[in-house]
Amino acid sequence: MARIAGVSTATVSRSLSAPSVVAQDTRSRVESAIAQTGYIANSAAQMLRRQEARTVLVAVPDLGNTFFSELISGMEAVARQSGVAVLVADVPRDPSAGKRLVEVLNAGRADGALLLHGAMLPGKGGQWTAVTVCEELSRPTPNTTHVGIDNTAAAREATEHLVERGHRRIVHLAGPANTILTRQRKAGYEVAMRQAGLKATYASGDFSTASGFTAAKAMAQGELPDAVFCANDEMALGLLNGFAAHGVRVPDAVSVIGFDDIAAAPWSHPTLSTVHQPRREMGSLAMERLLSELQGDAPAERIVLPHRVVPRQSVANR
Amino acid sequence: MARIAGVSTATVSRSLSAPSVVAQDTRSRVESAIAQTGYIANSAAQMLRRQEARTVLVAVPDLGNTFFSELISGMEAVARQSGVAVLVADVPRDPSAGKRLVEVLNAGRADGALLLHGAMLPGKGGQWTAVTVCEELSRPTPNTTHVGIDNTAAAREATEHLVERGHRRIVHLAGPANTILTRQRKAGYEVAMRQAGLKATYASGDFSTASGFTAAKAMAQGELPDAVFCANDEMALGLLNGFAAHGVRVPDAVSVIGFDDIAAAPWSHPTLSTVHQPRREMGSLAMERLLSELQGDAPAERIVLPHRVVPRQSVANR
DNA sequence: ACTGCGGATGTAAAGGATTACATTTTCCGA
DNA sequence: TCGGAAAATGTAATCCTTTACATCCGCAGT
Repeated sequence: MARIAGVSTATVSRSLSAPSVVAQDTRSRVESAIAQTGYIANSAAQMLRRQEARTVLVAVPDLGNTFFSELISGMEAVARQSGVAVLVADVPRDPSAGKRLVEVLNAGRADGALLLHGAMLPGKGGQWTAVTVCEELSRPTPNTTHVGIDNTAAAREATEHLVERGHRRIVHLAGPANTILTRQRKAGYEVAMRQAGLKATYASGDFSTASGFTAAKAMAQGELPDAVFCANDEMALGLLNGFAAHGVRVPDAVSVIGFDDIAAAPWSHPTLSTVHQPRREMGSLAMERLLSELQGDAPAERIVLPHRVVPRQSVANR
Repeated sequence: MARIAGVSTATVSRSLSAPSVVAQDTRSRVESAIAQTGYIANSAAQMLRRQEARTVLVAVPDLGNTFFSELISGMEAVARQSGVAVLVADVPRDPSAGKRLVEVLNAGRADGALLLHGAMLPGKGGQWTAVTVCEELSRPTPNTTHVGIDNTAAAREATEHLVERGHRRIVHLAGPANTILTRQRKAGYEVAMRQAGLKATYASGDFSTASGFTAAKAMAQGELPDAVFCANDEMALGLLNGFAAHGVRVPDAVSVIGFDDIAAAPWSHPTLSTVHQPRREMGSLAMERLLSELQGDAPAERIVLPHRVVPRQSVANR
């Protein structure tokens, strides 16, 4: 390659990474040699020499949850623009998972991580940089940046939305117990209920469509509440279908509001009222922050993005 | 690290990669030094020296489509067991995408690729190994392994399922024009219709829930067919909701059958009849094949896995 | 004409793990 | 006790880029 262009490997390297220091005609000779041979620098050698991978690890608790895809796509867009690669790991919510992530970081395969996951921590040392997205770490860690919305406030507003429309017996279909999202959204719900002088009541799910469907069945067979606030949209859609399957009309008999505003929410029947999170922006912002922290600028920070209650058909006026 | 254990780096390397050639007590000294320091081999150096990345690239056309998540999870499970990392790239169906993949491969960042994508080809040379999954390459390439089901036969059976139950005016809600999946499923539908002496009729979608919803609206406002065969489940679910929104009862007024059997299919209302693909097995098998082809064994092959029509509530007897 | 400087390029030393080959140690049998 | 094979370990080259430093060239200033 260098021989074809008649220059040293150093010059090839320079014409790729700092074209301005190479003389015009030398550079063009190098360029044509590259075009001719299809040369691409070996990334292992680059990583080794530079001591950085120019790669970011994105840890997702569940790739199957459509909420994440747009987040990831926002991340990728930013990364690509900065010439940084993205390593996506589907990391189930189990304890051994954190260890695997740490290994990836310590092996130098990635320079930092984006965690869509409150469960696993940077371990003890935490020498590398991580940014948490949506779901903060369970123990607050002051020197880790977080990007997300105010889940508690959003949950409160969703509940208030129901209260304002005349609903009284409002059930919260909560998420799995081990995540902080569940706690925050539950807390917001409780605040709103207390303020309205209403009694908090719970059903439990695991963020899956199936668990929403099942919850609907239980409610349809017992006493129906006025409304249900679901901790995420997948469950809300399951609930909608479950109610339909048991002849319970939404929103006539019961109102439903979700959380996330996933792509399918406007296309359900009835269309799903929910809380919108700016997914794409969260993704791109989180990546931008991580990249600048890796560069050394930017101190750790807690970034709160705006959310918004989106009224659709699944909530009625009583 | 090597100094703490009092041995050379060569011995450390050997006790990790070939423990049997290292003496018992030396090995245990090395092991305790590793435990003490938390040493993890630098992967860039390993890649460089070994001339392989022990990494596989998985190219997905759309991470948002839940059909892929279980596939990927099957792939990851196999890869992890073999100590191979997985690089997931969300590669939209655009022409420039292929180039980026080739770069990753040529830079030595990955040894081979799993393509869930018929669109982009291994380029001209094709010196590295790729396995296509579900969606075969548009131009048949004899020396590339493919893992998938027989889409044409499956589509034919889905259509026959409708015919057998007395439906006559059966519309096919097709996928986007540029993918081979669309062509194959359309072809299967056509065969079944021709054999039954029925006239093929089409609606067009793009695999998204939204396009299914929209299609339902159009049908509800025109003349309703007896049944609709959707090219995938996301559209079928959108169609179900769209019909519900327009007061069209499924399956009483019109039957619907989908394709893929995604996780949400059993939890819709009515529950969705569809064609099941063994996603997890497809993923793990594809990964196994790719890995053994990378090892040099295993010739290229076309592997067809069994599919199965799953009758649920969305198809009625007429 | 010589010094000095800036611009362009080459030289060679990292970077960390692997592995062929060399060396040392161990152990057995004669 | 010694030779020699086998076992264990060390030495050093290698993988490919990057980059500090050395070199070389031409040109301007004195």
